[in-house]
Amino acid sequence: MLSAAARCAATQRPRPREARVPGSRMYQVLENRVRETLERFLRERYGVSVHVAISRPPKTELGEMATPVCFELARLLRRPPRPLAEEMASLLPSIPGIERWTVAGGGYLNAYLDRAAFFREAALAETAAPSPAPDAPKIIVEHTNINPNKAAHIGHLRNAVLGDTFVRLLRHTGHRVEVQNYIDNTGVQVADVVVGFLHLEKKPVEDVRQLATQPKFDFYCWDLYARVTQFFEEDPARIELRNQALKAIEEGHGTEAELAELIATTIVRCHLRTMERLGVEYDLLPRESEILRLKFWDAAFALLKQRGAVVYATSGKNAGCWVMPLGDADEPTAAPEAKILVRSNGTVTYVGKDIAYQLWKFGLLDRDFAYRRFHTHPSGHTVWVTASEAGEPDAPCFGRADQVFNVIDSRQSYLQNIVVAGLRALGYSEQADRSVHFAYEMVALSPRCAEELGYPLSEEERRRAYVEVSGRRGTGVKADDLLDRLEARARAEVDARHPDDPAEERATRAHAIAVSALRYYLLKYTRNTVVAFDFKDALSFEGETGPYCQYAVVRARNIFRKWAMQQMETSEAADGSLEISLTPEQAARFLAPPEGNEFWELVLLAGSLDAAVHAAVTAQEPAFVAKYAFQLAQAFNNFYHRHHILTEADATRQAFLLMLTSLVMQQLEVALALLGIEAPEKM
RNA sequence: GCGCCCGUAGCUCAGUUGGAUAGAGCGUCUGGCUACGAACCAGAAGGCCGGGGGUUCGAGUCCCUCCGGGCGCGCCA
Repeated sequence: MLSAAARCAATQRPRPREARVPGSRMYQVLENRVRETLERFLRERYGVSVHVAISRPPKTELGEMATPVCFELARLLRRPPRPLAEEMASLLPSIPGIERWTVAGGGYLNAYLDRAAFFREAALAETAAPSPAPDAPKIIVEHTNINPNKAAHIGHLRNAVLGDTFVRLLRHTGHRVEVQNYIDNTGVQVADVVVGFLHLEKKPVEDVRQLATQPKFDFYCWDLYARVTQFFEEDPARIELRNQALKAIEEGHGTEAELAELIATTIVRCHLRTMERLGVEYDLLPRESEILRLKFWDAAFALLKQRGAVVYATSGKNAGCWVMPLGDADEPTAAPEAKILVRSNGTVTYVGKDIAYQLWKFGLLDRDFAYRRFHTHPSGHTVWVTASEAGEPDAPCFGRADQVFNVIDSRQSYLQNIVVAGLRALGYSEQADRSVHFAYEMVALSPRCAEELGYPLSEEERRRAYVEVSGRRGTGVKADDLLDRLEARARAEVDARHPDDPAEERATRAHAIAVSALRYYLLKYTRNTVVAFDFKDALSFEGETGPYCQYAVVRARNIFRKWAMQQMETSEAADGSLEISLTPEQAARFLAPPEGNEFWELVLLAGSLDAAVHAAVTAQEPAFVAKYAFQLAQAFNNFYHRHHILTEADATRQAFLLMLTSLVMQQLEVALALLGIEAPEKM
């Protein structure tokens, strides 16, 4: 049997492979095929090497793919674009899936797809994600990272939902992903709550231990943390209590350390429970306490000194500190900037520890954690936690990634840049290039929402688009409170529609609806948009929302349920075989223009999920998939109103409509699953 | 002062590496439930894409500049 280290070493690969698209034969695959063919053709016939951009024409009458490449070609070859396009259209080799080429406008080259073939292949396409090889390059996604000293709020939810959705997208496209949720269990924020229990509430450890068994310990600490902030403000000398606590916690001794461990671990469990409500799961919880105990920083520090990436400042404002010089070395006139990694009192800054952690993620630090089982998610998946000793022998191999995504809000981009600069200064430029700050803007409150919550606003704040929240002041919307409100609202809607269904089922559906409303709300904004949280928008189930998308799936399912019942009653066979039969020629007839354009547009959209996913992964923008899901749901709802399937007299036409519905339903279910949304059977 | 981000319909936001007539939701107004569930659909009104220059066949998108707003820039995390 191999040792853990040897097993890990065996899975190391020098380079990651290109991102793959799952085994669908849909739009994205066709587009790639067309691009490659055109680029090869241009090279061979005209001797030019250009990137061929492919877009969608404004109307289906103009085809499904268009390229303006002839405009660029015109300049290179000094020939007018339109005749060039005509020449290309007549000379291009045939491409499977493409029926014909035309020239449009001043020189657009447009492709028309083989509609029936596309429909057939989309309907047959594999929707399950391919599972990556166990030795495939690994991507680490770090997200959530909530300080374990208070309840999670909506800002944390945006982080977790973005991270979790990106993980789903990566796994769907065949990547091996490890999800880490970093726990800063020895930091200032935990120390503050320790001070609160010891010096403000003057509670003995046993009392806190008792409190920690209560269900909403994280809510209790939320309030206590705000009170501690005030406690410090009343008498600044009390900051010394924090410093004492921090020191004891870092060194791991005394009542403070015992309390810190109790508080942090209890609250981490609260956070896991909150995130589980949203379907978010993790692989590993790396903790700062182990980074300290196992002296990761010492190892990183040795490397930094050895490579000359840090220097000891003997004079100036940083005298006595170890600093990392920043700025352009080729620009000697630039002001010498430096980031302090080791303070003059010998303690390490946050950035320093983060550099060590980032090095470990890439397997560049000559040490590793021990690991223990911490928790089992409802799916059965195990969450591991780091340990400094006595790890469990069957722990998986963590770390050693080929690429790392850190999901952290954009206010921390300066520090993230320093971490990357650290890697670069050590000579790990490839790993620096593969360190991605997956940044997103904060969640603030709309002024109306802040006032609803009872926070006093100044005249100036009232006029703003949004106001920031502060965990330190105890302002903000707690994740569990919001989820409770969403579930109650969804439950009221479900109860009104299905009063006779079992209560347990109604609760399950209300939960699914609440989750979809929340996740969609947090995902529909692109990452660099500040979300001005508002209850009216977040609690809405109409328009561009998660429940709207779910509703389209529920409608499709209802059709199939009722159709199956009809078949059972009327069919002489009644053997349970509910095959829909349709020949390719029949499908082609229903899809043919102009009457078939309406159906074809729906087929094309349903078959474009892979393109939406590809774009989302490439741009690192989960919102693209949210937009896609909504568009598909919208297109289906329109179709649903125009064509009544169950009363369709023409059996062939009904078969076609059913197949189309099936295709849309399947694609929409996959799209929603990627967003972490499940459609209930009824709603 | 320096760095990053934003400015698109009344409001909230989309707009792939520059491509054809700038889109959606909400709100407003109008119409549609004895048809697969109206958490829905259809229609209308609503835009000098912050201003001004530039790059080119073509700019909401790229460059410069100005205006307005946000967030960072600590021997905190």
